[in-house]
Amino acid sequence: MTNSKNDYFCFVISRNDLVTMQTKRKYYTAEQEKLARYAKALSHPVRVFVMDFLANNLDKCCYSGDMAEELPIARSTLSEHLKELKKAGLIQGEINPPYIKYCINREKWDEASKLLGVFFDR
Amino acid sequence: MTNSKNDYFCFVISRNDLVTMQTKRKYYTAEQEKLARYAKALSHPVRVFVMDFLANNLDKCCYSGDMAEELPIARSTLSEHLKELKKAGLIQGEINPPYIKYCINREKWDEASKLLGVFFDR
DNA sequence: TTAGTATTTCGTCTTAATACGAAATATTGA
DNA sequence: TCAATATTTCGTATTAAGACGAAATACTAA
Repeated sequence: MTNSKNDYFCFVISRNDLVTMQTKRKYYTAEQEKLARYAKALSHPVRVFVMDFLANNLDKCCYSGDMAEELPIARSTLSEHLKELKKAGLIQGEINPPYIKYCINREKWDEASKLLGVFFDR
Repeated sequence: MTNSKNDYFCFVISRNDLVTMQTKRKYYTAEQEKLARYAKALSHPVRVFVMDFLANNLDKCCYSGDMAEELPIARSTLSEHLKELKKAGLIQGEINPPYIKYCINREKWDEASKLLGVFFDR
């Protein structure tokens, strides 16, 4: 019997293991993945601007419109950037229609800060 | 005379000002842009892995192949990620054919560290 | 000079990001 | 109830990112 790429095999496997096999093996740590996610959230100047804006403003919260006035981009575009930051957890929006008040999510902000601090501090 | 979007105008303008007008107006600061660039460089887990790898290894430098062995991705893909990190300035490659020894670019690393430190420290 | 080696570049494909305007949403105040 | 308002979602388009294998590169050692 020869070995060939066209040989057939039969075996039993759990659904979970099958999913694991089919899914790309994870070769990086959870920390590395988390850091990459925070970095991605901050990988666009508009989003850095927004975080700066929220961090600097008096009451540390503000409306989408306040930021829209400072930026020469469509309001819908800003909205998508806000969505990205929300997805990453860095901000949260308190709905107060027709306004939405955005704030920094302190918990996640601190987590990102710590992760990056440890990463760079060596 | 009426105002219409189809009115014509004639004016003199320097080449520099023309370029400025044609280019998108910059509404974020140089610092914000720089931070976004570093963040983008770190926005993929493979690139975070690479920086960790370089920072942890004994002599603090290593070959592309050393990292390729740890990662289940094509060597050409790793090479593109290394190119991204080089473009951002975070690493530098000392050519020593057929090997290329990669090291962290301390100067840029420290700059990124400081930028992010200031950004998060509030 | 030639073969071997580590790495990169190139061509190609697929998916994700970014941007806009129009339309939808959800509330307040008339 | 209806209009006004701030914001988001949707549809669509364009550009960028990420992945791979094949081929190119540039050097060493035979």
